[in-house]
Amino acid sequence: MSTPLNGSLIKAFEILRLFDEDQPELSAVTVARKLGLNTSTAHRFLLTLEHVGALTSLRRGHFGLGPRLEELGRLAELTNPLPVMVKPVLDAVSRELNESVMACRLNRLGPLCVSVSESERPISVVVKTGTVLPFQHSAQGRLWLAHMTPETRASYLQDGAVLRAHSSKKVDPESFAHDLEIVRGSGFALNLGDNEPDIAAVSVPVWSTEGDMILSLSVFGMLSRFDSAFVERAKSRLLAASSEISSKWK
Amino acid sequence: MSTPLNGSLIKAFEILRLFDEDQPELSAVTVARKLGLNTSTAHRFLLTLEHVGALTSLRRGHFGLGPRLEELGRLAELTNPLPVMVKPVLDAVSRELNESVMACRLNRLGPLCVSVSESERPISVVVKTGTVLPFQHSAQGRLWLAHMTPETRASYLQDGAVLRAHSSKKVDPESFAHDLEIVRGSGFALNLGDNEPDIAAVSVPVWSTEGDMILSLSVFGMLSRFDSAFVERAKSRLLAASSEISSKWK
DNA sequence: TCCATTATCTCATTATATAAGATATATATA
DNA sequence: TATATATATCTTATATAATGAGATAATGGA
Repeated sequence: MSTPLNGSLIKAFEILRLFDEDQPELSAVTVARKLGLNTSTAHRFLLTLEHVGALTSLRRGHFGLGPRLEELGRLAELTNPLPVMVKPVLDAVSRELNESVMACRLNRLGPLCVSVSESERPISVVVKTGTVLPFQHSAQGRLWLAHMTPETRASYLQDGAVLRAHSSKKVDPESFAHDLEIVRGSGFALNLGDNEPDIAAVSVPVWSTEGDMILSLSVFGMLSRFDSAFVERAKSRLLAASSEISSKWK
Repeated sequence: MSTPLNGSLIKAFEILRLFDEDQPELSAVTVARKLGLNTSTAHRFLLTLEHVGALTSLRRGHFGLGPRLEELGRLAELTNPLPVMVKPVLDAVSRELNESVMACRLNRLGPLCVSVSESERPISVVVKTGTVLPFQHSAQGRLWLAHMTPETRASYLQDGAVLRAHSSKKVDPESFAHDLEIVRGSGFALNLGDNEPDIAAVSVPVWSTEGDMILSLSVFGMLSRFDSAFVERAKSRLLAASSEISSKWK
């Protein structure tokens, strides 16, 4: 197996995940119950998180998210402000098409979701920020690959092998290269159940003024909804969104 | 000794602290060198931080701040949006008075700095966000105490005992209570070298429309600059800032 | 006031993080 | 292009540091 990860750290971020708008403060017992930890352990983690500033205690034993997280969040946005700027654009597309929309940046292992706008439909595909998509079996993955030099592509595909291994699908190298040609030529990528059955996606790139691909956008949802008319509509709406983002991005 | 904190977590946040605008991505060796860690350890931490979404790797072995931090930061701001709103107000005061300015919320152990605006002076007192001030020997601490019920005050002073212990200064309970009366009556607090020698501060409260004290503001700097004329000027400028914040805060 | 609940602390046990070293990969230099 | 050097990644025995049972203190109702 690969190097084991640090369990304490993972636990800590599981604790942080427990916080939300409805639960802005937590105590040791609550955390222990929700995560099945020993009370002592939960308590120690809360104290440590407070020590580093990720949490802050107001009442005795009750902790809320702390100033360090605000700082780190601001810095994260500063070093990569795209997602923040992009969100309202995605919201508009999502409202208009009544399907979920997301934006991905390029991660070593595949497109990394940095912003999502979920549709209001009762049944919808849930994708969380931070999700990494496979390179070969997703519209956005192929889109990124299509716009790389062959060398870069080979390197990313090698790194992405871990994810690729999860899929049982085999890919014929030659026809795959041909597919990428078409994606590059047409300026958009389509996925009709390649990654997950019954899930489809239409994806377009976002270009910087320097001509680099800085983001990919996609509309995704139940395969049954993606007839050719809808695909066409989604594609042109996404392209509009893409230009909007490009123009805002100086 | 008190319960030991979780060292892994502390290390992880030390790693996160290494990131800034000038160093938006780091590798294992860099981290190892800067923190004196073993390369393997640094590497494992980076991988784990990536696993939880706090970091994201673009190039092989190079990590930048990740989307999870943006999310947590947004949530932290959502559960406590004051600091974000307050910053520009502090900046204005700081520019005008040419001294550093900060805002604190109430933490169990003392006023907790949530926002700072540092003066441009070559020599200035540095206070970082997340710093906890002592209750008894700081202007803001006394200000918070002054506006509590005696019961609440006793409870906070007990919890803050750890910090208090750091100071060698002894406080006469009776005259201290009298001081607080004056602070409450006059609507501001003054510190002329009580906490650290040569460091002075003027502090005023910020009130919510419901009449609760939600924040304390203070101008602080080298004692020598804090003559009575300056104190008066700082006080009235801070009061104006306080009303501004109150009015924006619905 | 007492009682139940929760927060905090202590410490022996052992699971888990650690770091030396091996290997793979990238980058620099000739 | 080949070789060298630096860096990233993996493996694994060992020691350290996290763990959780249990004791104690503090809290907040009845």
